[in-house]
Amino acid sequence: MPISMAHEKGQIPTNLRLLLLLEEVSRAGVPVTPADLVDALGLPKPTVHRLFNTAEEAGFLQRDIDGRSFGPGPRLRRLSVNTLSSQRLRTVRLSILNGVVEKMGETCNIAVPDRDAMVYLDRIETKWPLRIQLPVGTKVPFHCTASGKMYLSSLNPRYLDRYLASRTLEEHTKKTITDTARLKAELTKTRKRGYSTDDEEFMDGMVAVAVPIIDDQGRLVSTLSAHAPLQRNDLPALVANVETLKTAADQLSELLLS
Amino acid sequence: MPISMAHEKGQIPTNLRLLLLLEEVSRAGVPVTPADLVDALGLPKPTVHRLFNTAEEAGFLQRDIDGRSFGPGPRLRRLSVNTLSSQRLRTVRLSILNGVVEKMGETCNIAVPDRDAMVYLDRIETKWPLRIQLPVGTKVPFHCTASGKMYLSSLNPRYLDRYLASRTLEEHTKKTITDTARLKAELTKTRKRGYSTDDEEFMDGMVAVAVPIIDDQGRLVSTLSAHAPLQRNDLPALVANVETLKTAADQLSELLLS
DNA sequence: AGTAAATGTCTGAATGTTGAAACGGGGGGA
DNA sequence: TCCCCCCGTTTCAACATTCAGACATTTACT
Repeated sequence: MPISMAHEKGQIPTNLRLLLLLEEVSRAGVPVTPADLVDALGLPKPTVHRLFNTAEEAGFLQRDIDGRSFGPGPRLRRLSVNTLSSQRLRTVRLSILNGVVEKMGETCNIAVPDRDAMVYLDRIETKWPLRIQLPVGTKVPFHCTASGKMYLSSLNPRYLDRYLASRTLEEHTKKTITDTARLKAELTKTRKRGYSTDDEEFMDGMVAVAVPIIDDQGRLVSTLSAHAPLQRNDLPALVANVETLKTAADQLSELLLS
Repeated sequence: MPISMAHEKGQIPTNLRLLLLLEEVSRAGVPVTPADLVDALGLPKPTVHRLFNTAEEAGFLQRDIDGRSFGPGPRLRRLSVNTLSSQRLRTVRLSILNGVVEKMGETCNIAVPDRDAMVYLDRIETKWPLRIQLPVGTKVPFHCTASGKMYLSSLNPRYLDRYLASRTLEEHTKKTITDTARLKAELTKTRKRGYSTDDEEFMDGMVAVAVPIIDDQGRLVSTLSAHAPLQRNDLPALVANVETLKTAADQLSELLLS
């Protein structure tokens, strides 16, 4: 599966429903009644009522003075405070990313390998109006992205062969490498020079470079990459900034130790 | 059943599980792995893994750069901010702010750290015609504002060093502190005396003081600050009101739990 | 290097949740 | 006063989630 498109329109997973309900309640800002949310959530009446009751019993919602509507309860407020208090770890990571973006003027991402795709963890966009829209949390394939190829190049050859054997390389653009042998050659080159590139292999008109973020044992845990639309920068221009990326990647690696 | 004797040993309702998981994650304060929570939640391994995946796909959790652990995601942060901005709390908060504004005669704000900047949550303007225009929702940098410096001073020294090392301190006015060592000294002073100042470091002709709003575990959640144009008040005049601000901040802290 | 412990993954019978439809009931308008 | 409309509640077949046990993988230790 290329880019993870969750649940089209079919169904909202049972597990998520209470959470979506709380999300709506807090977004409303004022106490709401179950009936108010029936449309907003697109769920049947009885379901919504049950969810409200569950949330109230558990203390995540509390009944308003009018007895009919609900607002955030003590437990939800507690959760919110804790969430906002635990934000500080990301401050450092983001400021490193920010530094890179300022120097390069292009969008930067941190991505980690997850089973069968790379997941974007963090991103800082350029201030330029022309941007590539790939929100945090989206997944992109290994074989046709800079970060994915960086990851593949770090694999033990045995695992790499197994991966390549088990999968057909889907064509995303005309430049996507769909031939196993060619991809392997590309990965060897990547391993040697220490950075990977994406020359319009994932999206027409988009190029990218990526460098590895490694842990204290030298293993790749995630990647740092920069994207650019061809209208603004070409691949050589991005590659010229590889040292900037590597410096930042080293700083990010250090973060792993603490 | 009188008062919900929830899970003894029986069962946690399916609908609540994801929520309890997020509760634990945010309570931990640092990124956690699925295995960490297996005991804490008392749920079987496969279940916990599935829940983590669901939460990540929906954007409520976000993977850390080590690729294995998870912390709050964008959607959970948004939910948290919205919850704390809900009407009931907001009304009380604004009335506390109002009291401060009446005593001090200057604009007051509540701000929370969000990613890489402070964002204004609430504000009450003075009635004086001469005001500083910074609407709710705007973001201001950490290093050159009273609230931002208050936040930085609450960081663990190790993270603070990382943050400062990875970022150039942008000059907003001639008085902006752009030297890392000087900023660190300033933050140490701030931590000791319990309030921070902004002496025209962000905007010419504007001064400010800020005090922390802390949760019951002593962590900074947000800040309370007051701004003044130099034409009306100077920095010593604002500092003279620090006790007023601190009293209000204590009341605001209590509001978080209640 | 080798091995033990821990972490993550898979399966399917058992269990909990869902929602269409139909019902009771309360408030506002004529 | 009556009637209508909308809110909240009930039922039970259909459906999604669960989790024991076993397997696969990674990590930690000798």
